[in-house]
Amino acid sequence: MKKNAELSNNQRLVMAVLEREPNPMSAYMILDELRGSGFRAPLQVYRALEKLIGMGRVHRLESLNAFIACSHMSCEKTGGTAFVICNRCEHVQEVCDDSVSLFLAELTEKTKFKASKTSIELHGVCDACEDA
Amino acid sequence: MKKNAELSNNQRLVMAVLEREPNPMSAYMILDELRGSGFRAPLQVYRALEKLIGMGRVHRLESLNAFIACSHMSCEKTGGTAFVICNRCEHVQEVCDDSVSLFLAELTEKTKFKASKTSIELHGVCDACEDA
DNA sequence: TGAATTGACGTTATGTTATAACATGTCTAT
DNA sequence: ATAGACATGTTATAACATAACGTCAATTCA
Repeated sequence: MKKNAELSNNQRLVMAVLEREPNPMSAYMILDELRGSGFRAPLQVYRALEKLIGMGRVHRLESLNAFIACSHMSCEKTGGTAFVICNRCEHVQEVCDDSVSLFLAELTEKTKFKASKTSIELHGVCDACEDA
Repeated sequence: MKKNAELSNNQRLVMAVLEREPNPMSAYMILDELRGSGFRAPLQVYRALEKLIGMGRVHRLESLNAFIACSHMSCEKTGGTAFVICNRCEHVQEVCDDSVSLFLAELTEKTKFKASKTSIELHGVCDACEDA
């Protein structure tokens, strides 16, 4: 999968919706946003998402069945990303540093495992919501 | 949620199915196993699962929409669990040691976050399948 | 004791998320 | 020009999950 290819029409539309919206969106929320642009079926969204995820421009949040634009200008360069998801405000912090890739490296070594995909997601309450 | 309560009838049936099956099962697979025992609707399964998860006796694998019996005699004592899931044989290793809880502790401190639920799931190929 | 609460259970219907299968169009390299 | 790759459009359906309602049995505590 190429990482920085030009986007197709549908891919561009889906990407634009995700970039406008700071919080995670379900595929069906994206679909509704794009009905005005001619989208009619879930597959149009899912197909675009699949490509965008492959390019590292969008992440899928497994615990929410939702999608969010990568906040790192495509963070695929590193070993992995952790998502810290506030249950109150829905805000997602994307953590993508050495501590994450080191942890994953240790874990795969310990378990003798070749990982091709990882998902680290924390749910709870963020600092801002806790204070409020 | 009590951790070691007696199980209700339905909870016991669902637990028994999960304990027989080493690999993750979807709620509907569990339902099908239990039709002979009088189960008729998904809610019967989901309600039992919810309690069992609360007790720490079952884990939900977010990336699979599936469920698996805890392999640690209820591992809720520790800070978190990582699941290492082979895409070939479907076998799941449950890792639940200090490295996991330390990683999570660092991460929540760094992000000033109060985590109430965590999900760490790796997909790839396990050692046995790699050799084969 | 008996009214109130709680929690498990059953059932129907519905909501939400995701993919299968098939047809068409469009670009590009040879 | 034609084969291949990829994007698209459409209909139907599969797979996962919960809402809303009602029933029942056990517990508690006034």
